[in-house]
Amino acid sequence: MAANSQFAMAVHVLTLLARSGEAAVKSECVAGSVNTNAVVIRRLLSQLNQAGLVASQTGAFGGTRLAKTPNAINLVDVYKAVCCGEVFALHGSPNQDCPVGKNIEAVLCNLQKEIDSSVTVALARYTLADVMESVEQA
Amino acid sequence: MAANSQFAMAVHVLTLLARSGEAAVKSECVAGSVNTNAVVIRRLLSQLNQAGLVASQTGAFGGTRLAKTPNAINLVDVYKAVCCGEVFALHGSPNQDCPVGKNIEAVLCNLQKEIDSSVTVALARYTLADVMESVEQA
DNA sequence: TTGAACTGTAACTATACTTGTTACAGTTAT
DNA sequence: ATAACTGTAACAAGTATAGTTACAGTTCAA
Repeated sequence: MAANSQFAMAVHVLTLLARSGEAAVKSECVAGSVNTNAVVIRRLLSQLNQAGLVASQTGAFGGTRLAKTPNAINLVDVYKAVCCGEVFALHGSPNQDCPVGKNIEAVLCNLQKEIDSSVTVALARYTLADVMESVEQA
Repeated sequence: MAANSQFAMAVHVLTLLARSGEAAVKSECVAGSVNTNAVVIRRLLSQLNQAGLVASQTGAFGGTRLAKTPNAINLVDVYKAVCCGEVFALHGSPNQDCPVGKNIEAVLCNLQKEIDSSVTVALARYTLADVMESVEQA
């Protein structure tokens, strides 16, 4: 239970909300499908809410629904909403007196950007509607 | 110091070894450039050794050198040698009684493979020789 | 053949991140 | 008013990485 599975959970949750259409879904109900605690779901929904992907209503008979149509929700948006977005981390503080240590950071930083960008491009090919369709077909 | 920076460290270390050519480099010396402990370096070198990227010699005047030419070392090889190779993790155990929970795993698994593959493709464009050149130019 | 200089690896600590859980303040429909 | 929600703080537990010490095993050189 250490690996970051927030993106996977987010896609699951959004797919669930998409199927409910306009009807608000309770965090307890979502938690039942994901098989986790409702607070974990509410924490996740809080991030998706900040990203403008969902809208929640407090109070009795409240709950959460999508803030956009499934077609308008790209998986990149989901990824950026819940992930730090770095495939690999840069290492601490290389020795600046070493010719390699002095320059490797900049080189690795450019590489990092390029790799992260490739992930973004790959995710951008899919929307929540595509995921729904795949889930339906399975 | 929690994020996985092993790939970044590995590229740094390999670049250093590449510059030394045939001469074996001591772990203590590598640690000096990376600015970390020699044991951390030896642990990393152990993984690179298992991947056939470097060769070590024990005993006095021992050390480590590249097992291939910089041109023959692709960054994908380095990535696979030190990383688990998953951009995002799947989540635990979705509820199989839920239509979404039942099928989302397979969909996410396919997506995961595709995203991981895009990282591989992006890394495959570079060899250690390319990194060396970039470090030299900086 | 002894000793010094290395690697390889186990074991432990510190730190940090994710998840799960309880608790509770705030909000809303009936 | 009250019951039913969300939002969020606070804490515990599990796990991964990094750093450190210690030491067995290997190799060269005198």
